[in-house]
Amino acid sequence: MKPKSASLRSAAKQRKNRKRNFKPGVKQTRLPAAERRAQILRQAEDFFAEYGLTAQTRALADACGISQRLLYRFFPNKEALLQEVYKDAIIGPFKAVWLPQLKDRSRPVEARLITFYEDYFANVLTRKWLRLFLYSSLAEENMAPDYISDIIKGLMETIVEEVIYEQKHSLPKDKAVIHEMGWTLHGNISHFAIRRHLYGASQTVPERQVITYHVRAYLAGFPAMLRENGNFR
Amino acid sequence: MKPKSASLRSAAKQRKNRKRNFKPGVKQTRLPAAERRAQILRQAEDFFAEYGLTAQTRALADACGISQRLLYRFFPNKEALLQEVYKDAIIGPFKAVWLPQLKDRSRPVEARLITFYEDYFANVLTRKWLRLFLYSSLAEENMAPDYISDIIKGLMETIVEEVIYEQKHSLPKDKAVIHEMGWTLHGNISHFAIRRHLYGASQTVPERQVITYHVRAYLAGFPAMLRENGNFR
DNA sequence: GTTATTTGTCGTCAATTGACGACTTAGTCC
DNA sequence: GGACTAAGTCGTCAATTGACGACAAATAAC
Repeated sequence: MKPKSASLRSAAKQRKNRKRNFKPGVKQTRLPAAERRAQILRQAEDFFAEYGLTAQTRALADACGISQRLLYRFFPNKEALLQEVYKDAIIGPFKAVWLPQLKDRSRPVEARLITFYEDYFANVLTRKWLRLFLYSSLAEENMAPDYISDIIKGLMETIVEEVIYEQKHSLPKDKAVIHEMGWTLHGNISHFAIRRHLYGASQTVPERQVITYHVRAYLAGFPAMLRENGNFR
Repeated sequence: MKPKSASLRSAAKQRKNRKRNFKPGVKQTRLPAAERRAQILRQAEDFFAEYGLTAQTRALADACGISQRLLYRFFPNKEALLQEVYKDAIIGPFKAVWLPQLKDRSRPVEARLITFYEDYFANVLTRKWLRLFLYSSLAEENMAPDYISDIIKGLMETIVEEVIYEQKHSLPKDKAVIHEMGWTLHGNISHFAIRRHLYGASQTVPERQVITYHVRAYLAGFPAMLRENGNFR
């Protein structure tokens, strides 16, 4: 199978025309190493997000408008390039500000959660991030397995703690249960992003409203999770 | 990059030893066309689910214990094989029984939803199904885009209608809103499956309980979705 | 048994693909 | 302006990969 072969081929053609269709005024200038490397990395992120981690270095070079050989001046091999992409595009978007903000008890939990998830949806759960994350999860080369997982666990714990504090419940002792309770909201919003960005779901309902709506349903449904069987025993 | 090259190579070695390590009593018999085709298809589903749609026909043949050439006796090319895999492994698991069962108002909605999602989780949201579905969604060869989407929409509408009937709310006019409301539960359980099967999340909390728990939180939180801003206007 | 048919493999071809040595060219320094 | 350095390309190699023609062997038909 040649997935997206059409698109890739068109990129190849573009490259052949590169010399011909450049702006006559704009000088085709060489770039200093650092800049070129950064440009390649940015392009690589978009490129592998779009075509998958098995897409070809030649097509990437075409997308960058450079020769394939030049890639190997900045990255020893494809694997190393993919690692960089992973670090920059997957881990990069995570921010340290989140936890303090979520713990700021001067605002109601609902407002804090809505603010947080609007930011998270806009800056992490982008098409690019999701595609790269899923591609590498599927390939499970385990590129950086624990780092993200740890961040998310911390997030889940904080969120559940804050909700439980405001709603005056008591915290389950089992961490796995706490994580699962957090995932009830987090997974829902993540899956919303997957629908939007991957399955091409209808966009008629504005994201801000969907987020609001998931947060509210979560908070209203939270006590039901603690009921009887609610703690999984 | 050579994803899983190690595994693939080991499969290749296995093939070379095939003649040597077969059970002496069991005759290595030829298969009639229909059976062989079915066997290949089954293997192909597991194989492509594991290694992605870009995995190689030679490795698949090895996994089947046959020569690569034989694949082409049953499938004109790789693309056609992938189409069959998609039809059989992705679309196949969907059942027509679901809607009538969900509409059976002699049982409470909570029980109906739990029954349904236990079945759905066990029979659709398997590791194999999820991986194949995600791989083809990412490749977006748009293998069979609308069929599944239509089934899910019908499911979402039924679920929301039943909940609204039991809780005595009134149905929103906008179908997109209804779908989004259904996805609040469906997406959550789908994402739970993704965590379990893809991200290798902790399995300490039993699925049955997590499902129960999502359904309860959903039902308890449902009225909050209809509140004020709840209908997205 | 002999023949015909079906099942299966061998070996190869052309295109692809990651990688890289050898070379060219643009910019810089004096 | 000549020489040096850094940026960039050409062309190629070996391995991979989808595809398939030609042939071998097992089973069925008679």
